[in-house]
Amino acid sequence: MSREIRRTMPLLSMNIVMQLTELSARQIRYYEEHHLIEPHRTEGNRRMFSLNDVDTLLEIKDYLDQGMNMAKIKKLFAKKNEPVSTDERDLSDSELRHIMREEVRQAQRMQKSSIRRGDLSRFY
Amino acid sequence: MSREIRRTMPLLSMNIVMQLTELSARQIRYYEEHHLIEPHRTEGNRRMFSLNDVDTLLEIKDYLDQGMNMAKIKKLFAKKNEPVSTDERDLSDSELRHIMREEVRQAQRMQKSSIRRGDLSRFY
DNA sequence: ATCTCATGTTAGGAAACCTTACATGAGTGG
DNA sequence: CCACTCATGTAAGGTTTCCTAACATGAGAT
Repeated sequence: MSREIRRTMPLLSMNIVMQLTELSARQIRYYEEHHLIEPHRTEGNRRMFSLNDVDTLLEIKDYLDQGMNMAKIKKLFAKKNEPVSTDERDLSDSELRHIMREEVRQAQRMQKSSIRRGDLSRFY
Repeated sequence: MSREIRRTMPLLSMNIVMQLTELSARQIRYYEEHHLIEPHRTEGNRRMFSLNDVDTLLEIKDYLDQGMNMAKIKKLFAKKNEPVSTDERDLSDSELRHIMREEVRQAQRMQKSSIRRGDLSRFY
């Protein structure tokens, strides 16, 4: 629980998130527009990102590399954040299962980013 | 070793280092002047701090709270960074021993900073 | 009573970031 | 093949954050 506080602590500025993720500012802001991340703001309206945000961005990047579009990614994240249902049946339509399969199948191909997904654990 | 890379990675801007340490920008720059830290610089000359830097700053803060002055703190850090001598005798004058005793004695009193020294490990 | 040290404060300028708006190239569907 | 949409690039104009340099100051030591 206190671990969650750490990961959600807004420590990082645009600059270094761009470096860590190799995304452009434009991309990062676009993903925020689509509510995939919601970085903190300083008093002066500057975005401050948490390590969780960086993880999410790396995930988004992977999904886009796989040819997924915003709409699908949004759904995917929506599912993830759903409270765990005791009845599994009602959260998986065939499309979601397909996406999940894609994701698994792709797990080997990820060799491109400066920081591969999951590697962020190096930082905390 | 790769762990050392993490801790020395320049991730943090002035802003958040001020928050994490509860030091003023003036203080942080002053300590840099005295070569107690040497933050990275962006292309545009902005300071970027590592977690190690933050640790060091918290240490400095403690020492100053104890009434130590820059000169002493500098010596202390110099000793710390000295290669470990096989002959212990030549690194400890009575003054250093005194300082160390002070530090231990003080270990209970530290309750003030937003982040107590050592607690930074929460972040990586 | 003066000096030094650690820090505050102010000024002027540069870098980084903000939003908004328009441009564009790659796919997609009619 | 034409029009659309989507993800991203880019430019403009404005604000915030950070920079250095310089001077101010209060507390302790000499």
